[in-house]
Amino acid sequence: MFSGAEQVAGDKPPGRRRGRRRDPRAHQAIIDATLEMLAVNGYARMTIESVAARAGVAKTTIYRRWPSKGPLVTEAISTQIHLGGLPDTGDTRADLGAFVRAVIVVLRTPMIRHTLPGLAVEVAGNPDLASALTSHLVAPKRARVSEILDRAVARGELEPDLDYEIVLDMLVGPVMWSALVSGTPLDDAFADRLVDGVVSGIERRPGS
Amino acid sequence: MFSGAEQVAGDKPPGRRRGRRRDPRAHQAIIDATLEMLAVNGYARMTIESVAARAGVAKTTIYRRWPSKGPLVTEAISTQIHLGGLPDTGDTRADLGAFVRAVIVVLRTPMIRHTLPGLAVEVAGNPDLASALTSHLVAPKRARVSEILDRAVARGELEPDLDYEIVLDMLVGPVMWSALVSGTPLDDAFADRLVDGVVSGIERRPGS
Amino acid sequence: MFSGAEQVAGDKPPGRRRGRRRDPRAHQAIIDATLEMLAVNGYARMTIESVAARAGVAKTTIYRRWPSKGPLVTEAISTQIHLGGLPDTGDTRADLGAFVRAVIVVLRTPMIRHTLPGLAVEVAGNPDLASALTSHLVAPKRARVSEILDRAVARGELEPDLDYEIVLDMLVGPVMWSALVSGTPLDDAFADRLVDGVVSGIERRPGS
Amino acid sequence: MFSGAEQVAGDKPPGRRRGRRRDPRAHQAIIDATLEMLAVNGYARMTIESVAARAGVAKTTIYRRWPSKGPLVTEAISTQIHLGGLPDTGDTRADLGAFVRAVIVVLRTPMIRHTLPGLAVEVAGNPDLASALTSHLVAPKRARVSEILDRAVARGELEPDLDYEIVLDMLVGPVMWSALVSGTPLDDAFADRLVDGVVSGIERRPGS
DNA sequence: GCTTAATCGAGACGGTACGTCGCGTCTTGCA
DNA sequence: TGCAAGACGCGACGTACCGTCTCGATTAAGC
Repeated sequence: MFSGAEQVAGDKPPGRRRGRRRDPRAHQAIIDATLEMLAVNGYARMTIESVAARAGVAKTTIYRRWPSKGPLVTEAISTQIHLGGLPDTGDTRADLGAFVRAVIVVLRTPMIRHTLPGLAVEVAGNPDLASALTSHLVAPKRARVSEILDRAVARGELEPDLDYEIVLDMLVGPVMWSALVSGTPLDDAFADRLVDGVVSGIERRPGS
Repeated sequence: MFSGAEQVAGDKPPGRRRGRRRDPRAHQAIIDATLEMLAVNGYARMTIESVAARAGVAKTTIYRRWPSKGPLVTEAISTQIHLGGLPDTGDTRADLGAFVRAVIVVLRTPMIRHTLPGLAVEVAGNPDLASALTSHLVAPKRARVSEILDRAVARGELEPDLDYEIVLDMLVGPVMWSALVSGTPLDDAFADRLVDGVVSGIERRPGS
Repeated sequence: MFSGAEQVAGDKPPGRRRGRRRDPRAHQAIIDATLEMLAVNGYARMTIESVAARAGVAKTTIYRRWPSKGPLVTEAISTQIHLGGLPDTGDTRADLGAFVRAVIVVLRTPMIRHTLPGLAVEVAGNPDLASALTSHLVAPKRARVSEILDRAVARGELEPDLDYEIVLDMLVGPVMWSALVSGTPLDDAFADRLVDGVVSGIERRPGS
Repeated sequence: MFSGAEQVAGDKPPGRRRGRRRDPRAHQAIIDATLEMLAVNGYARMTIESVAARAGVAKTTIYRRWPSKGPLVTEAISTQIHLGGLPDTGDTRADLGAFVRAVIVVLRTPMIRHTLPGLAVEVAGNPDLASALTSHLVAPKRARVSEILDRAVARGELEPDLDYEIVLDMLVGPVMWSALVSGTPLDDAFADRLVDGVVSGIERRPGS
């Protein structure tokens, strides 16, 4: 469904390469410095200039690899987001709960919290960045949820024609919204109530 | 529950006012110019300088009222967001659907779409702005949903101890998420599926 | 020779006056504050705004009396410059020496030293101010020197057709120049050498 | 006695220079533009902004080289002041007269007249600038006068222990004073009377 | 006493220029 | 070629003062 093959950043096009090769230590130093500056200042106040200084690298060395702030940050934070292995418990609620909790853990990282909305700004006016971000950050989550839902469908707990997209939106959207705007505390109770709502609905059941 | 009385910007404390009063026409011209520049350039590329020029006002006149871009934009867009009157159809799904559609209409405005993520950046590092934004933009929505849920509880369709907060998060979060990041098309079908999911859950029902 | 009747500042034209009279305490407070700010910051960094604040007075109250910084400062420092009574010793060198020393005393006041060149800037582009400054600061000195020279002529020590103007320039110019630019120390030795040079010339005399 | 080697501005310390070198054309364009703006507006109304615009250069390029207006102007006008070769006539009065007339020519240049008092303001509060100004503008004059006096001493016309400093002050001070404040016309007659006064004194001579 | 006019403090207003920051591009000399 | 260094043109920042203009509150003088 999603190729996962997009470039986030600065690999040279395939043509023959001559002359001095790019220093991989510079690359890593830049990524590290980017993460540091993001954690300290947040997205809006992070500057290429400060990243270069922190990394002990010339500005040109950064611009040679990434065209602008957005892709650099995307690559930097994509190195930090691993949902980790999610268990197959055989219980849909438990599986989805584990997923939501994993997302919450990521969003509670100060660096991530400082950074994501800034990325969203860029995304709003930059389709290339949008697809890069999507493929690196959203697609993997989508895959996780798809697996969980596939298993639930196989167990007969969910309708086979369920719209997976909207389920993902219903699980991730509220978490993001709470993290960024509404301020609802992001804890295990939140995760449970959310999963419960998504699975069972809020409607009163005759037999409950 | 929510007073709604916070100041977004530049009202002087009520104490004795002496000297020339602030010109309300300047105030309005600034708000109008801000909205124009937001629509044209989006949040990140909107500059105070251009707003001042467009409004025919000195930069200092803007800084005298708002300390920075964030609060100015908050006030400007808060003048533009009216969910309008929501009908009482007697049907919970229909009422919530009308609410979600109203939110979608707002988020599809180009100006709003250009602006909200930028605001989110500021919010991430500025608690004052966060509470201002919450009280002006989020609280009114919360009130609308509360009314709908109150009526549904009264009809016996929902449990009386339902957590309203999370319902709001579940309705608004996915819409914001889709608008900003995931790119799921925001149309009536989306609204219907979302409301359906929230009300009934995704779980397969014995009798369905 | 010089009337001394020029206006330095803001007396109203003679016409009938009704309404509230100008507060002389405000006038004095402004002059005092001006002198303070001059002493602290020098001419260039003195601002009308700071003078108003220091004097506890509105800016308009200053502008009502003085059209700009130059005349205000002129009036302020002209209250500070009194050469004092110069003695008639019967000895031309002693008399002129006393005059030069008095000028030196004035120019060594920090406030004066900070202020005079700034005034010169204004003077360079403002003939009205130039004549005000001349009449308040230069004319009195001229008068003093004229008296001394008159007495010397009467004693037969100087030629009757001596050009008084250039003598004044030769006495005051070097002192100003040393104070502002060349940095030659302004002490009694300087005064003595200067007077000696002016009176006797630098030329070697046969009989000396 | 005076090295003449002080820096007026913006030369980097001698250490290893890496990176792009400063563009000498920009340097020259800035100096030229500065002189133009000085001639038109005088010191006080000359702005860095207008100089940058006139020179076709970014403001930062100016600030990179000169910390402020004072040193910039000092360097600019120091390129304009050449007393020219002074003749050795064998006659002390003629030599000094030529020197004074050369100074007068410089001070009658509109740009110089507009500029010098402004510089004096800066000098009054900035010792670094003072020494720069001294070494570039005053020291060369001092050298000229020294040569003239040396020759006169060699001819036996002046005492060998004459204080050269005060002679310089006595020649330059009155000219500056007349130019800036007293308003005595600066013409050849002034030069003659001044030199005569300095050489012979104002005192009546028995045999004259 | 009432009117009228000027002054007072405070402070908003349209401006101009400031000096700084960061951008993304462009040399320069070494590796 | 890559790289560190750093100058460059540029755009915007947020601030400081400028000199002018309301305001409401005093404070006389003339009616």
